[in-house]
Amino acid sequence: MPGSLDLSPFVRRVGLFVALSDRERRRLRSLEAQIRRVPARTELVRQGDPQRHCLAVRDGWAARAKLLSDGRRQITSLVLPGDLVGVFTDVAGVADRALVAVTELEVAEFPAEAVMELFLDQPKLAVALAWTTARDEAMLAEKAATLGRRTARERVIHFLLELYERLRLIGRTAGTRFTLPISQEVIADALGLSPVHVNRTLIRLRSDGLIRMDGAQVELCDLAGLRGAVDFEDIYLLHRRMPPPLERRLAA
Amino acid sequence: MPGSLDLSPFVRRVGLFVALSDRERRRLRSLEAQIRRVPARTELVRQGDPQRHCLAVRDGWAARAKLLSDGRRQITSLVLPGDLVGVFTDVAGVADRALVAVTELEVAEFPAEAVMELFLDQPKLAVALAWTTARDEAMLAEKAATLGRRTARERVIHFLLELYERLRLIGRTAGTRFTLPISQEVIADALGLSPVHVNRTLIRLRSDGLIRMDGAQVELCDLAGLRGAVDFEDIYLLHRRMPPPLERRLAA
DNA sequence: CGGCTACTTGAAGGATTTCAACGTAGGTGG
DNA sequence: CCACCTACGTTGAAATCCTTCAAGTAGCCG
Repeated sequence: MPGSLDLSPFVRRVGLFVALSDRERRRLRSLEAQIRRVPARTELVRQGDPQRHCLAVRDGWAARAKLLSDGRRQITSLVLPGDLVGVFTDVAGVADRALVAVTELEVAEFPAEAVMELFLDQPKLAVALAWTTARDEAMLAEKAATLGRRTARERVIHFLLELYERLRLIGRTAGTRFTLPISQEVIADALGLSPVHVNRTLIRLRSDGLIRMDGAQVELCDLAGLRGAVDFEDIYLLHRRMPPPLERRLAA
Repeated sequence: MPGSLDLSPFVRRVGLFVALSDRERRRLRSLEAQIRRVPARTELVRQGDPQRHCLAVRDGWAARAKLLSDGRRQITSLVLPGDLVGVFTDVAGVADRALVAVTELEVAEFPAEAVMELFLDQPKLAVALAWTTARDEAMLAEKAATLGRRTARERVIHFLLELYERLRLIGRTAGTRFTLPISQEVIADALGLSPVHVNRTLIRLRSDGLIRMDGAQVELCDLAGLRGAVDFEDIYLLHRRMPPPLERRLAA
């Protein structure tokens, strides 16, 4: 199936960063040989378990979360279609976080060694994957700023803006609207707040005319107003292209 | 100078993860050609600036920090001797965080391309560096849990335990004591608290007999008690050795 | 000694949490 | 087809943790 290469959100995402030859595309695509569907709330990776696999989400939303022994939980990142989890898993050995399906999920699973093979014989793809993890780290740093230094209102606004940009990149927005298929409790765990306070904050944003909500549909009515309220910098999300000199060097 | 290889905390740290040949050691060491000293409070990297260099701290403490436009600041990680900043800097292009010298600092600086060279012709070292960033990410995830879901007391305890383990690894502890050369304001920015509350929390830990402080000297009197108060898992800090099968494969 | 920086302490205020209850929608089984 | 159940959103009131403001102290360096 020739068209199937483009049906992988993962390959498409990597392709935004480096120009991929058909051969490289196929190589990446071959990682996603093993595809499965899991229902919402499935714990795909348990915190503390030995980890030997790498996962690529093809459809649906997941969350990586730190769990404390008394039940508190902090979501460190939402995992969207095209995102990769566990690139250096073979190096780490043990999962430091859980991975939970937030919605029903379609994921590809492949052994961590497959990534290492890539490191050995495809430096360009290796760097592209490394870049993926660099972006993850940048998002985590931004989350630290949110959790440590932003008010509840700022947290929610930043959360919505970041999600909007990420979804736009993978073509899952319609104008300034998108689907937010997660409960307020999940949002709370992502933002370090209580569900009740997330609720109140969302209601206030609505009554301030900044956003509109209808079921799982969210509309950012006043992008400028939202952006102005939180110094939002999307540099850390940007899909820059790989610097040309680097790409030339790696092509060899 | 033959002994100089061992004088690099950076090389020594990588050596804890993979067995290094003399040749590899030299190769790594050669990155640290350009060494300089900077006084405390120097801003080595400014947030938002284009970044073309990679830094290895040889002595002293630094901090990576997110700065908000109104002056709030969140330290995302403390950088200790042997730590590396900006491995994938060439990929990211722009600094998403500032890097500030907390104490006087001795750092080695080298062009990001030098790291890419490593990726091209030294897969084993490349993986070792990638592992470095994986560890950084794990620490950031742990920080997210701290900032989002832990109380002030838990934050401070976790902070001290983590620092203790990291310092122990690089041989900068004496029993359960170590030097903490940073002000309470820096601790506050690292933990998402106000300096005043950090102060009160530290005082309470002292009066509870969990720690002792004398100037910049800290002693963890009751390690078990401290660990029990915060479900501290050091798996994310652990210097596991690279999995043997992987190392064998990379040796070729 | 003066001036800086960091640490300490008290009191008041505020943002967020917790507890508890109610409403609603969708799904299931009788 | 209705009754029940569960999950989620909403709302109010009280409690709490932490921040802010303000002032005072201690140590260090020129």
